[in-house]
Amino acid sequence: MTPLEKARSNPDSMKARIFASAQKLFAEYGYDGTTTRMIAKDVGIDISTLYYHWGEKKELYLAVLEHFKREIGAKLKEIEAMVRGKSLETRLDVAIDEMCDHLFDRIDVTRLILFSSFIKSRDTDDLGAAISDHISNIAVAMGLAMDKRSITPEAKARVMAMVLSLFSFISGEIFLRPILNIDAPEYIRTVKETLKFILIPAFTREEKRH
Amino acid sequence: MTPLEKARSNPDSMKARIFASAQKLFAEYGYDGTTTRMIAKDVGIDISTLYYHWGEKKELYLAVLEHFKREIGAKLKEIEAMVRGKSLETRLDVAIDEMCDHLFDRIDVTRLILFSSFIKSRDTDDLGAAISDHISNIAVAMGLAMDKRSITPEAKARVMAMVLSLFSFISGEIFLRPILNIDAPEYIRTVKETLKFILIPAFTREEKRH
DNA sequence: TCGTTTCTCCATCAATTGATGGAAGCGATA
DNA sequence: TATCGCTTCCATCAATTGATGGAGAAACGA
Repeated sequence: MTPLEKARSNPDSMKARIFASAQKLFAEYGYDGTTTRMIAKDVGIDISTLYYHWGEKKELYLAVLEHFKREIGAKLKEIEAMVRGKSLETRLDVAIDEMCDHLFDRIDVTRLILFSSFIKSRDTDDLGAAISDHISNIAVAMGLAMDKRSITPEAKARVMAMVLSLFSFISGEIFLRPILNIDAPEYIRTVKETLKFILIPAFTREEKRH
Repeated sequence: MTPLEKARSNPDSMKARIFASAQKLFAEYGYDGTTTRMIAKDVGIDISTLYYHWGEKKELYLAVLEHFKREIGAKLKEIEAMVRGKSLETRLDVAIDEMCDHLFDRIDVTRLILFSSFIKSRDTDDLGAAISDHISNIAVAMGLAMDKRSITPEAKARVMAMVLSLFSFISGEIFLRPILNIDAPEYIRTVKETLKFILIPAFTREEKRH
């Protein structure tokens, strides 16, 4: 159990409350757009209390990224176990449903991850490595490659397209849902349906060719 | 000719040089992550000169968004004229090629648009309206709806999926290309191929059903 | 009750931020 | 040369930023 998990296991602990607010605000306003005073105010504490528990602002930020990385890794393993042996269409169907639900429960962090990946920074190098690894695993699981070490850029790019669509639909909910003019549950339903509409024909057609 | 276009028509003019640097830096570091001093230093001028030509920082930022909006509107009209009367598959093929080239010439601004859309702000309201309008037009052009006023959320969402994939592939180039381990021209080629792989089967299958 | 540890806040710091006023430079015209 | 308008820079401003030291609560065991 990591220190963070220990702190989060008691959601009333000050460290966990700070973590929750930081997660929300970083996602909403970005790293630079979020001040330690904003976080402290959101929790209802003094800024010094925040520094007492977390030290540097960057440390708090990296903790948010790290926690998401752990969760997503666990979720991917869970999905893989669920769909093992099923047809590709079923695997995609289940994976889309599961990942959507998982990420919609974490809209703010999902947005944060997408942004921190795309914005130049030295701190996101290992994030890139982790995501690269997940993409390779998914590519193998989908039969786009024989093993993890011989994956073509084309195959990786196709998995990327899936992940990007998913992340951007969820990250952009604030912006996109008003355009669609539907409520939140309906938005989730529509995103799932749309992703399946886009992705399943592409990948299953490819399968039938071989 | 807008004041900005007039200034940009002479790319050596101070106002245009400031605009170019601002565009680059805003895209790289975000609005809050970019300081007026960074922009001034990039141009090689004093900070006061920047304020003399552009006034508030926010005004400069909005000018960047506005300029992109005009360009993308013109590009969409151009594409529509190119593909009129062609089959849906051809229309998609051409549209993907053209939009990829257009946006890859403006990677930094593309990233900026994606981010400023997804981050909470009062200044991007009209951006949402413009994008909503473009999406409706594309939906009609693709035969997903009969006219602009009767478009289902499902149809809009499917067009959104296209746009999101495109924007995120281009916005994330810095992050994604190292994962694919290919050079820039090859990345462009791969993105085009991947988008066609994902999108064409989905939409042409739908067409054949009707 | 005392002492210790843990926690929280107030006051404050230096650095950086967006922004401005004013002086100096520049070329053109008379 | 003198004057004018346009442009640029230096010096500076108040506000905000991330961060810290120290004073006091609060909790707890001896």
